[in-house]
Amino acid sequence: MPYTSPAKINTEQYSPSFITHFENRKNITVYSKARPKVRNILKYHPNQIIAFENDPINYLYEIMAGTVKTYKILNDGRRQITGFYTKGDVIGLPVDGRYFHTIEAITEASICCHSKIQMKRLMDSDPDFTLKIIKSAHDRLRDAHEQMISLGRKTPDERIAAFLLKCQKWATLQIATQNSIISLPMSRMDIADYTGLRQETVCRIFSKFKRAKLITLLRSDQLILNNHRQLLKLANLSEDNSETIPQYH
Amino acid sequence: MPYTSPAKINTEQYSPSFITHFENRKNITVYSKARPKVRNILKYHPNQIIAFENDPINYLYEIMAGTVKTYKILNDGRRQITGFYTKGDVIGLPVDGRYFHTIEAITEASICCHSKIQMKRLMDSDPDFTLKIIKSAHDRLRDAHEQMISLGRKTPDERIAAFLLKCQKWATLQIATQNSIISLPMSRMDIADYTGLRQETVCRIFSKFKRAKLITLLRSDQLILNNHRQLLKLANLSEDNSETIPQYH
DNA sequence: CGCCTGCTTGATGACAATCAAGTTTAGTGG
DNA sequence: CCACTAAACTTGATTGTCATCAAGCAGGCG
Repeated sequence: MPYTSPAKINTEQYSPSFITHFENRKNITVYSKARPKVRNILKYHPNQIIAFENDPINYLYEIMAGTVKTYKILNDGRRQITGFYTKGDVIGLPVDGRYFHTIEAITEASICCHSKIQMKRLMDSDPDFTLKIIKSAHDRLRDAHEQMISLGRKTPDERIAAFLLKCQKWATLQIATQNSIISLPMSRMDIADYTGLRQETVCRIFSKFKRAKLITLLRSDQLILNNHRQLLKLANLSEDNSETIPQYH
Repeated sequence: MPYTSPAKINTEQYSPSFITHFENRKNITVYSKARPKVRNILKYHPNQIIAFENDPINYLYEIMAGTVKTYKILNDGRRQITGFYTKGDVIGLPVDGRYFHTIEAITEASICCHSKIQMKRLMDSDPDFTLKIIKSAHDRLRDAHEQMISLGRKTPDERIAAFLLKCQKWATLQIATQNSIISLPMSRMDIADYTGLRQETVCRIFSKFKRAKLITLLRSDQLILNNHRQLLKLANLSEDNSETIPQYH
């Protein structure tokens, strides 16, 4: 499948062979239950931009494979990453308006683009589907608020601990086998821009955690969590956020 | 109308005499268009808690009057205020789940409680209504992401400038007359917990802005913005977020 | 009037940002 | 296959800024 230029979108037509398992968090295709005849699946490079901040919203993006980030940038270049997204995640809502963040691929990514109009048609016909969209928005909002307390009130150590646990959650959702090796597709800079720190600080905390035997760094982008319990304690996660509440990532 | 204890909810029946003007941002009642026969309007004290974090979601709260805040708390007492809400704002989504923040009244507040079931019934019958809910979620998500870049990447001065402009927006939406006096119903501590600072720092920046003639402090909870343009520049707001994009607060 | 709470200002110190210098890794071409 | 280059990552030294601790100040209410 050819790569797509960021400016121009080539559409390829697919009739998907899979059925939604919305509740099955291991293998998710949120918006596929209604099985539209035609879907557009695109492939993106690392660092390729999928949509720009302030672009009119035309599509909902459903990640089929790979990792994607969303961010906002200030005029002097300061950047805040607002989220990382992996297989099964959906970015956007079928409303009239503009994207409030830029969407960019981190790894090679396959992304299913659902047109806004298509979405709205589906909503009209299927109230269940509509509920799923609202549930999705609710989950995104929960994530955003969790990140707000991280950025506003948590120490650098706590933020990194929370980030690592989030990575673990992504990993276990991506790979069916309970592999303890966690891969970090994003750069140190990305982690810094997500946690509101500098990359040097992120590095130092990684090293500190390594010295404390909390983690093992196999490579700069592969690690193992040795002491899940203590990380959880350190992360100061609000209640059951990480475990009990069902989410689809 | 009697005040309500936080534990037990007294319901009063109202047949509302007003019709929605969803697009009219000055006088908004988002969820009233369908005119349910019976609605529950409650009054809350300052500091009275409307719902606790992790409570099951039973209601959507629509603010009719007053100011309300939502926040999350860590086990050692650190607090992050995730939003302030005024007349016309809606808190919550009709999903199965739990509130991810505590909702508390700042001033005396009249709040219309829409039961989740009622909401879902309305959604089934009125696709327009459903779109409004999704639009509402989208706006909340935009606010949250705007706050994320504030907390993660903006300087204290920029955060306070942005906060003041937000207050002005609330003020102009609340009061029809374009009064230049802005009232701050929330305490310095609240502002600190919203902007990720300490109350002393908030004070110092207020004083600094006062010395720079950017603002005039009439009382500790009343001020005037003297140099809107410079505040806007200082706040580093991402593009048109403050002006052009229609929002309902 | 006096207390209490919330706000303001001052002095000091901790800690993450900054600046800078290595080190490792991945990618390229001979 | 190895040498070379560039980018990403890591570690060190120093500084600036905001949190902290502490002391006044002002307004509201009994």
